[in-house]
Amino acid sequence: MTLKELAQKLGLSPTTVSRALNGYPEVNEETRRRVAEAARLHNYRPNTQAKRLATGRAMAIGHVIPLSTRHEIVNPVFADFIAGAGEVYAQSGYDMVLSIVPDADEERAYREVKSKRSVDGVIVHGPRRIDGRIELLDALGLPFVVHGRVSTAARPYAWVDVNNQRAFERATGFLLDLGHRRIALVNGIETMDFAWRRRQGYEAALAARGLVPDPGLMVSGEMTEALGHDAARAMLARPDAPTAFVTASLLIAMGVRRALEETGLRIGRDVSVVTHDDDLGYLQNGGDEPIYTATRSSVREAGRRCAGHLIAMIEAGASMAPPGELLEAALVVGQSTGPLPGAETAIRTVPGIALPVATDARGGDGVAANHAGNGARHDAGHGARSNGLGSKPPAGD
Amino acid sequence: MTLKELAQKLGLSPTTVSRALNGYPEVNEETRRRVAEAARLHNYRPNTQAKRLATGRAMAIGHVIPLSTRHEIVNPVFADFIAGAGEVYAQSGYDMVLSIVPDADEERAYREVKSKRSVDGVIVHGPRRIDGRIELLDALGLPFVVHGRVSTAARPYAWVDVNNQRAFERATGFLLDLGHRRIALVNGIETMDFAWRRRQGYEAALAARGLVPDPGLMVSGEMTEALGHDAARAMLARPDAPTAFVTASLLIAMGVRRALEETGLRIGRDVSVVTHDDDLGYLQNGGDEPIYTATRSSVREAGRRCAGHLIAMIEAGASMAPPGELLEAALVVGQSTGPLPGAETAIRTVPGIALPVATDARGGDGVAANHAGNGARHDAGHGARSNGLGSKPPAGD
DNA sequence: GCCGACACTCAAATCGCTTTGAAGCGTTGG
DNA sequence: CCAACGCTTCAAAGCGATTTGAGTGTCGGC
Repeated sequence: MTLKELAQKLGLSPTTVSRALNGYPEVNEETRRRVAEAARLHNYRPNTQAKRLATGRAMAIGHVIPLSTRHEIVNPVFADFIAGAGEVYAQSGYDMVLSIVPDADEERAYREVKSKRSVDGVIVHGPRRIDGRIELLDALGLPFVVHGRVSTAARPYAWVDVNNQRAFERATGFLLDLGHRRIALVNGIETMDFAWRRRQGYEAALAARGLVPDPGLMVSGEMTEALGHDAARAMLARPDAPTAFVTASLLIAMGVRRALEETGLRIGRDVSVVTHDDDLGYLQNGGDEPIYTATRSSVREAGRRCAGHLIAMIEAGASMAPPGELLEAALVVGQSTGPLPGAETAIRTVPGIALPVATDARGGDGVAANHAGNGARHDAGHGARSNGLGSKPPAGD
Repeated sequence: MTLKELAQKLGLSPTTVSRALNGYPEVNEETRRRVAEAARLHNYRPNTQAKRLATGRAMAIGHVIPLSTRHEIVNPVFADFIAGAGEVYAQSGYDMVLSIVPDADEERAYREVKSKRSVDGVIVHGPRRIDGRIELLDALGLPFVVHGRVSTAARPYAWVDVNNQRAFERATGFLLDLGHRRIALVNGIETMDFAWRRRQGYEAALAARGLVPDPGLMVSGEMTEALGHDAARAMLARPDAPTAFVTASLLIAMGVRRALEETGLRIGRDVSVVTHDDDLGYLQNGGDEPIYTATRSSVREAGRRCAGHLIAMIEAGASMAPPGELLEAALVVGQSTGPLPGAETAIRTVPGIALPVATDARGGDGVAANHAGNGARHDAGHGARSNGLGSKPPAGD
């Protein structure tokens, strides 16, 4: 059933039928009703391709997923992210088109998508600290939103990111408040922007207590269970083993747990673990009571936000300043953390309910209460700070 | 840069340019070279929409992802599956378009995709034992391949599936060979076809030893870490606690591990665990030596196979009989299994190397050696059986 | 010298929609 | 009575490719 056929059946011209269906004002209400009725009756749907050709809009958003040829890992947060984005696309009538490309071909993929005009904009996944894609897309004139940020970008661009620096600063601070001093970091690959920012946060928290990060306690790699396990095994074998871990993902934390188990240590009592939690649908951090103490921020929500911004940009045309949005992670207290064994503590941690108020082994520094206050389960939560300027965020973020 | 412009620059007609670029024979080789050169120089790419309209082919494959409104879980294997499918699409020049839809709207999504003509075919995800989608798509005349099967389907249809029944029969048999008799099953939701087949396999293995499945040892639910944990906790608290678990996913197995840990039991010694392993990129079952004994089958490979079959069907037109392909899972031996404590065993399991030869506590039944033989690490592996008939597979699968 | 075959190339139609510019028609106001 | 004006509707021209059917020029055979 084409527009022409439908028009014929109705004894109208294609023009009128088109206008009637697309809600143009210059068509008689009675006619519009008739047309709508007939369209429904004959199950008419405009041919997507024809519509796109005529309007010049693809009504589609591209996601170019780099598939590293070396480690071949599909980012596990990806499924949740596109679920969030997909919701928004569906509401706005956009299609989502995915290109899985070997990372060597990534640039070519963007160029192609542009010159083929098959999408109206793209989401950039997995930004690196130094990342040529921003410039490339700017040059191509293809609207885009970055999930994350590129610290080294020269010009404003649109992004949605979690405040990774602050999240890890708080996570580390939380452990420091509990008396821990030897705190390990098991991080993602630090050429990735988010991982680098997380390390900044970790180091900042240590620095605030006058502690120097020990390179032997910092590991970075592909964020797998195996990484957590192997890193923890190695570190726990040292004479000056860490008493706490900060990890970049739930999977890593699970690996650390396995290593602890093998070593005969009890998580939350002998050794504490704080992790970042992307709040993935299939990888929940417990139910009512979190298993791991974690900085939590929903990747799915990030997907929704990215999609929303991108569509706004596309529909506004070039006139719009690129939006930037920083999402705050909540710090939720679970069963994986406790005071440094042997240190005097005022109150024992009661997961998910009370707040740990640790007496710093070296005599408290006043930051404890502050951090504890922020550690409340129902935190400011996913509160977001948004700026319409798209300027590079202050260095501290 | 459009075809017309390019033709003008070359002093040729659009026809000739189009033919030259699309490899038609009736164009002078010299001319073809000139055209190709100019196209590359001006970075010409045919406008996707125009091409699609002209050819009537969308050059795109749809994936309709149902998003359950109740449990809101995005299938974790999904990312790997589309990575596999995406590779194949890229090679063949197809786009992948995803629709994330609340499962109530699923039927509408398929109808829409059909009448809008925005894809040439679809992949069906997460088939249920009773699933109306087969009939729907048949009726719509939209080519499709099912990832999995629908046991109750009346007519042939295209599918790619793992031999779930046999995999779980072998997994259970393996534990039986080790002397275990109280074996728990922590399964996916059994309205899903794959989960139901897995239970069939589990029960068949028990039945082969004259054992009756104990409903108290069978749990099914969303395949999360929490499910594994909670199920194991509950079962282990029983007076007649299981000595072994068969689980449907690595995440469930990790949950069981956590429960064992909490209960003070040692995995692989006190309690054995065999799991199914989808060989996901980000959730590897150890490196050289598997952590969990598992039936392993790559979801990514399944994605590739599905994509390949679908493209073949699309390009062959309606003339082709729907292909069906059954992939066999390998049984790899890891550190999570061992003989029933207290039973006499001939040889202790050496993970990944030797084969367990258990003396059945009740006096062996001859099946042990057989199963042990199949348990070899470098098994038949991903060997596949393919039939060009697309008939419903024999009931035993 | 004429004709058909062959090798190229092209003009124009087509795909199914949107959109521009204009026309039909009944009503008003000067 | 005629021009002007809304309100509707329409014919036709795009959008940018593919594809049909026709046209040109060259060559060999008779």
